[in-house]
Amino acid sequence: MDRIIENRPLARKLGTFVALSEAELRMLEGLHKQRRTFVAGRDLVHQGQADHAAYILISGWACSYKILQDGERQIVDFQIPGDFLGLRSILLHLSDHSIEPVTDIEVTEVHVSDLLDAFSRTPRLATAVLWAASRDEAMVVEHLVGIGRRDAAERMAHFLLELGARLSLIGMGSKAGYACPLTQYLLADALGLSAVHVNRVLRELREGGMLTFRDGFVKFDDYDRLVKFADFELTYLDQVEPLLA
Amino acid sequence: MDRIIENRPLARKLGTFVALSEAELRMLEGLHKQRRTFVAGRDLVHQGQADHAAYILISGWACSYKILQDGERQIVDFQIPGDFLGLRSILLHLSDHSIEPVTDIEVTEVHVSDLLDAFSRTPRLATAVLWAASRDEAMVVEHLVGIGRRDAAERMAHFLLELGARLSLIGMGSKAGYACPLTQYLLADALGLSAVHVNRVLRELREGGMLTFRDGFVKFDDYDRLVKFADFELTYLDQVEPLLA
DNA sequence: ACTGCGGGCTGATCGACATCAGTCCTCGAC
DNA sequence: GTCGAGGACTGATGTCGATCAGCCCGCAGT
Repeated sequence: MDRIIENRPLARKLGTFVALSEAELRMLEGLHKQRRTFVAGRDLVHQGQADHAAYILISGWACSYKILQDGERQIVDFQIPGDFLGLRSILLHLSDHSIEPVTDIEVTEVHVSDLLDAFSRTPRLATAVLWAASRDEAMVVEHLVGIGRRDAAERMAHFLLELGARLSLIGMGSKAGYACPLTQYLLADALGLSAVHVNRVLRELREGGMLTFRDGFVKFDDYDRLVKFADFELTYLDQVEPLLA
Repeated sequence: MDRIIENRPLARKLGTFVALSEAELRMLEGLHKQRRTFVAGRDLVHQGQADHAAYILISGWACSYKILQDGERQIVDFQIPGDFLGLRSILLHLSDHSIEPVTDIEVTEVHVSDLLDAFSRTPRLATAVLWAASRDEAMVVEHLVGIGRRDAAERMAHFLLELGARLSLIGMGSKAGYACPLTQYLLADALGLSAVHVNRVLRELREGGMLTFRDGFVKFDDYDRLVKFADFELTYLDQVEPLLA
């Protein structure tokens, strides 16, 4: 069972917040059906696509985004191992956004029927999954607030801190930093900035001695100052001990 | 039963998308516990508050928002009759946002336990509620995209169109227009603009012959042109006939 | 009847960020 | 070794929208 937790970022993530029994872990494992891989840059799901599948991301990074008719793109969120892809839109029967792998990725397919079945049989698992969905939504809300009311530097700092916190949960990051495959163009599309301005802001943060993003690696040079600068609240990510222990 | 649908904006909204049986409607009715009223401007739920209740809005308008430490406010969404208040944050046990009535409002309290109980007993009701939650999240995402990548006028047009579509679902609006109690200050906080600029943008739209917002009433002067101008897609609000009929 | 206040409205000014137009560097293809 | 592509990076210029300052109107309170 420890093996499962170690190999399954999703189990690890959920386990941080809801203590799951062996039976529940097995049920979770049962959701992982067919394993598939996708190459970077080729969409898994297109905006407007009907009745697509949902996935659990095993390895690699992806992003969900929307395109406007003038060609502008807004990235809504990035997904890292352990995150669901397209969970929300399966109930809407029509995806309102696209999902693109940022790197080559590995996923497992999840059938809606299996998920609902698992929910009715193990309510605690349902709670755990709904908790994860709530957390995802809270992150989107925080992202919205950032774009609406924070300036470019605060936005960048907050975003990279949040990403770090999420990666820490699955053992891929720490307060020191983390490996990050995002280009400045991707950051721009996520933060509502131009790539040029992303570059300037990263320089400011670097020269301010708070954070260095270089060669695919984010290094927190002064974590505490950065947290204060970005007004980073991790209430929704932080949980001292599992609920429903 | 028709009476229930007519008096319950929530039943009316859900009924548009999932055909509910009499038993399901009764179950939905059973969720409405204690009825309460709140006056405009006094928060129902505070950012950081633990284990607060969830509510269904019966009459009046509310908004959910976050405050940053510099005092800036970002309104995430407005709630109209039939919407849930604080549904997402009950699973997080700590509200990450505040909720304030825009007008005097009437609500009924919903107990989490009752909701989960209803879910296990009537799966279709669960689907309907999850669908509603997904739709709410889709609106937040659309809002995020608007703030990130649309200019002020498009943002305003899109926002007022979406509000109109939502109000139409509960019989409080049409393609002609709707009564709207929002001040320009509230619009500013929602759209990430200043009140001054909101005023200018409203004037532009009025002079462009697309939309008139005056004396608490939004009038669509040229609905089709406005839809085109705002790139308004209603895929996530639109549903030709109920799913799960 | 005066006063204060909240909301709508407007002009002038300023700053943050986009856009345009590049350079430099690395890496893989041929 | 050259070519081309993609990503990081920079300076000059322009614009969108914020901020400041102030006016007008309708309304509630004394």
